[in-house]
Amino acid sequence: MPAEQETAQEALTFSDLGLSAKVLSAVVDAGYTQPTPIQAGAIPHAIAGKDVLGIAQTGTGKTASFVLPMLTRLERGRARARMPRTLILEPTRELAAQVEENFVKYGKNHRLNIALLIGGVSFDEQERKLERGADVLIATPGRLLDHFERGKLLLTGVDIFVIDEADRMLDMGFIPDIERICKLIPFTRQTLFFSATMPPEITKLTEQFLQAPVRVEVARPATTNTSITQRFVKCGSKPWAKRARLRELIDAEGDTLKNAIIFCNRKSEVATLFRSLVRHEYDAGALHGDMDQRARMAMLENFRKGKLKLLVASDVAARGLDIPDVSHVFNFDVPIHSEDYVHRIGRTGRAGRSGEAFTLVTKADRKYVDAIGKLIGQEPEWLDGDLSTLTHEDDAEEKPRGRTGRRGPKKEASDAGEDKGQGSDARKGRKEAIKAENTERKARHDDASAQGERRPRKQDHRREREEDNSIIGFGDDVPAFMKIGIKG
DNA sequence: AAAAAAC
Repeated sequence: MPAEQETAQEALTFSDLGLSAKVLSAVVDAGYTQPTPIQAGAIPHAIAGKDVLGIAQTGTGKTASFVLPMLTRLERGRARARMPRTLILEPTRELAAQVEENFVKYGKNHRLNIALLIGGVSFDEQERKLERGADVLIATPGRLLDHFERGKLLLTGVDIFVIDEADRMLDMGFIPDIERICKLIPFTRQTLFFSATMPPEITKLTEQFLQAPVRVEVARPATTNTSITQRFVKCGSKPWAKRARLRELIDAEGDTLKNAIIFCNRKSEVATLFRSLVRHEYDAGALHGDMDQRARMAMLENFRKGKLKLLVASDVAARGLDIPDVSHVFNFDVPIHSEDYVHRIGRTGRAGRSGEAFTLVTKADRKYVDAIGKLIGQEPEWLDGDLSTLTHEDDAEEKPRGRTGRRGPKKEASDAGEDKGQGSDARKGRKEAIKAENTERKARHDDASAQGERRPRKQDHRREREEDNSIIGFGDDVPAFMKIGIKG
């Protein structure tokens, strides 16, 4: 980007973009004065009613670049029953909820009906909101079509249509759904289309559904010159070895570790690692797509609020989640697709802060690490020697005796008295999560063995199997945050 | 080798 353009953007403030007074005041109250490049580029065109093709990663201020102009444009007119005025499609439930939060935050001076249509929660409240007339409809594709097929929804009144994270929608096989939804919305609508990358399938979609779009492209947040320190850590391939290595890393970071997201490649691994960490008395929660939606929301909320220190997650948390203050990211598994690595570590080092990223690497991961090195354009920095320095002991078949082994049920943590207020909430949250995990496992009992979640068999007893019984001790108490349900 | 998303 030429230097003069950069200075021009630097001088720009939100008041230069043509936003309404109500929106502007909410933006100021939120503490923002200068728009990011994607906001500066997209907002004036979006307000002018033009189609926008925004090529931007998450973390570039993309969400506000469509929320703010939409709010401005929504000030004229009213919603009719079952005929939402705008529609925003998001690939995951958490992202949809996050966009809703943005509309609440920046729309605080407006009186708008916002409806969030996502799976995993009851239809009733969603239907009521549609019935009342939604100014803003935020949805994941499946639940949106479900409502449509039930006749609860007409898309013929949609004036502004937003497709967010289009390339991720592609990855997730949503394109047929998107095409179908597009055809239900009047041709005269305004379309705002966002994607981090432009593979051919996405280009085709934009040619099909956008009219003379203004293309706004911002550089992807660089992976090499950010404030994220990236380290790779050699590790034995046995699951217990990886878990032990992870605990060592966490312990070694001490107080510099404020909170962390720990990524696993599989949901089953998320569940196992989560239970293991809790059993070792770490303040941990879990987040993956097979969990009960309430537990997902509660976990994320607690992590955001700092009530939970470690969040073990699948790639559902890799992209887009806006948690400004994550000090560490651990890759318990090396991501198979190197772009996912960039997304994962991008959860730390946000909002001008510094971040630490550690990736556990086993022998089998060599080629994925090579691919990551290529993508980030730098040689992986190893914490204590690369894979060639793995000792035979590191990859031993048996768990060393007496190190982490523990016989019998562990007694309930004796920290009840020393808890400082908020800790107790966090502990309840953890218990609820375990409960959610257990219900889920019960439900999937039949195929559980395929996922390695089977109860320990007699001959397995030497392996580190997580003994759930030792840590389940629920009362009837339900923490307040669990009762809140889905806000709308 | 996976994850995500509708019931």
